[in-house]
Amino acid sequence: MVSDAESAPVFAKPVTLREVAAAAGVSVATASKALNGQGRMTADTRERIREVAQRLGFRPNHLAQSLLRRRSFTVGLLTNDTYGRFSLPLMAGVSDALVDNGVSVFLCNVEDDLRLGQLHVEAMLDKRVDGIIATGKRVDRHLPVDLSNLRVPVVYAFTQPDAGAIGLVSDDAGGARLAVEHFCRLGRRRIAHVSGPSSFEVVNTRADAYRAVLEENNLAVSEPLLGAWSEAWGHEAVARLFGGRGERPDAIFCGNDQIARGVIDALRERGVGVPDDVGVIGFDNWEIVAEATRPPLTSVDMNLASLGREAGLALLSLVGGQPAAPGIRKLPCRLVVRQSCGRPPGG
Amino acid sequence: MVSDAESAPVFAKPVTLREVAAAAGVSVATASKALNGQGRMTADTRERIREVAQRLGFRPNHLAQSLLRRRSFTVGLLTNDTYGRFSLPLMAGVSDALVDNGVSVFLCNVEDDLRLGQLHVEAMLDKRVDGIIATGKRVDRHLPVDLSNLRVPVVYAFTQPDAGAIGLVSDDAGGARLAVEHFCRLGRRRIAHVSGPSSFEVVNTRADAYRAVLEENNLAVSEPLLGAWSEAWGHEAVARLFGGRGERPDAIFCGNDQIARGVIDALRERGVGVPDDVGVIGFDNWEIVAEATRPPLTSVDMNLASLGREAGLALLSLVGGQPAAPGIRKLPCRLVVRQSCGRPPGG
DNA sequence: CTGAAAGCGCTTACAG
DNA sequence: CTGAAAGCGCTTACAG
Repeated sequence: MVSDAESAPVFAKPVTLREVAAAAGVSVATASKALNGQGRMTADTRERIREVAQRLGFRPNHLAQSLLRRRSFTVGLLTNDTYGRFSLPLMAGVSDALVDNGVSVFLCNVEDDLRLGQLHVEAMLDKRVDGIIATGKRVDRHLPVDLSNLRVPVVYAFTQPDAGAIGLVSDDAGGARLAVEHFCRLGRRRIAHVSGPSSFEVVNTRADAYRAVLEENNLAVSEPLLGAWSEAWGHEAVARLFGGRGERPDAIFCGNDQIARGVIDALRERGVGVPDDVGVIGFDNWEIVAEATRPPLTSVDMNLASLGREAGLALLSLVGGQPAAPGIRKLPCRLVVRQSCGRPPGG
Repeated sequence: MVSDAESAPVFAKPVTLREVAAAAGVSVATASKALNGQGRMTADTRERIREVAQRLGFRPNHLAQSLLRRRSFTVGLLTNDTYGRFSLPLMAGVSDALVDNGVSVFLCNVEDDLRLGQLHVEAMLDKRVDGIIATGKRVDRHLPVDLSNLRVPVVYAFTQPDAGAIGLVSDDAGGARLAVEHFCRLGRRRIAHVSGPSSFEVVNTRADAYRAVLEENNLAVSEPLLGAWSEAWGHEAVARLFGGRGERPDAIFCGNDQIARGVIDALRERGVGVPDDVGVIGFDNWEIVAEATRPPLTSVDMNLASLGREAGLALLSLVGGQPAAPGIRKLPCRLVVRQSCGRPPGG
């Protein structure tokens, strides 16, 4: 006999239904039915079997059940967002929605590697996932994997869907409207827009919404300033907006929080007061940034966790055989008001 | 007959080994052996069966295989770090190491909710995971789940392990040494340390290493300034260090990158040059912060992706029945040099 | 009211 | 060299 300390730990084998049945003095069939509330038997027998199962710590083997049911109660979650700023809240949302429905989630990090992507997809299919959720770091790019003609349903969230598939994205135009309309309500009249590169679809979507709101409010539209998604570009944009002789904005709607952070820092360095002289609103509501700016940043939140939840539920209903209209579903954003945008005139 | 556009898509049933066998005119047993390279048969038969399998797109059902093998080639990854700054790279590392070994990873977000934690653990056990990796956002806190006496091996990474279990963490003392020794080599002589709250174990570990290196180099030790993990605290610490009449530091080692960011901004606002007058080094190497500071921040990287890889491999070897010494294993950090720390005297 | 049988999709001794 | 049989752990018609 080996001493406990020296040997590798030995893990107890799970107890099987057969053992429960034997201990209760019934057949496996009866034991199964008792535990699943199926079939007819005396309340007494059923109760006795349940007690035995409980006492032995019986837990049904899902592998066996899945084999019978032809459903594994498992889905795969593909992402190429290692950095995780966007996909982590989304993944958490997916996972929460699914675990409540008894479904587990396989995490598949595909980076931008085609080979790795195929590898993961095949592994998932071999494990008989009920469906797949694809997510990424960019709404207008397709993951580097082919998910068409799979044997299981696929839902896309925050990444470009295949033709004929279901995709969930945030309503970027609506989000931009939220920000610009908020400025209008606060009485700001010269609202500028500083955003990322025009190669991003969202940049154009948000810029169009920005223009539309200004026109609806009979305000002058100044051409959006487009650059990088960085603090440095925020600084530079402020230099352009405040460096010349032209009229200066009293509000700046930024394409993301990093740009907004750069803008706020640059304004302070110039002695321009935020929010008194200039209001600033960002996009993404990345808390770590939004709460560190001085003053804290008002920002548009894309509700990514809800997006994830919805994606999870949509997949579940597809798995359940419910028909669902293909196409892109846009979910609303919300404005998280902090101190960088100012209070209403009378407030 | 319903039109394709209207009906829910129908997903093809996977082809089974039985169908392959029938198509090849052999028994399932022979088909199985042919595909697995087991048994003895003419190279010809084997090849023919393989071709048929290939042509039909046969992929073995892992649920069935797992049932037989008593191994699901699946592990669970528990985390309570929804924000993901630390756990996401770690999770990516785990996932990479395991997928290379044909093992898939269940993502389990347990937040700080005990009920949710138990729920996930039970779901994983029911799905017959081969093992569990627990990870968190804080090295000195235990996840809110009881993982002792499970039927499967558990490895802890970047979170507090149970007694007798295996835990992987970064070598924080070593990481701090890397930073402070780097300053020493650069000829800095008055090195300050600004860090987070002393309720975090790492704060004390790093502070002790800081003191030790200074003593080894016969430099004056100034008492570490402890506060919050925030930019605001970085600002305040600079006010304390540079506001009085005392001797001013020529280098500041910060407990994280956000503090370092605050420190650098505050120094600039005071007209103190970084790195010429004062060198600054952060901790975490959180790229989004480290690359946005002006100048870009030199920082200690905890190599979390490697930590994840190691955790994955450690779990695999436990699953394989290899004995492994319990206890905490510390993995080295590395210093990522950017421009905030200065060049060597002669450089 | 309860149990024997068949089967989910595969693998692995064991015969022939 | 190939196949029939038993079995992984469970469920579900079907008898009795």
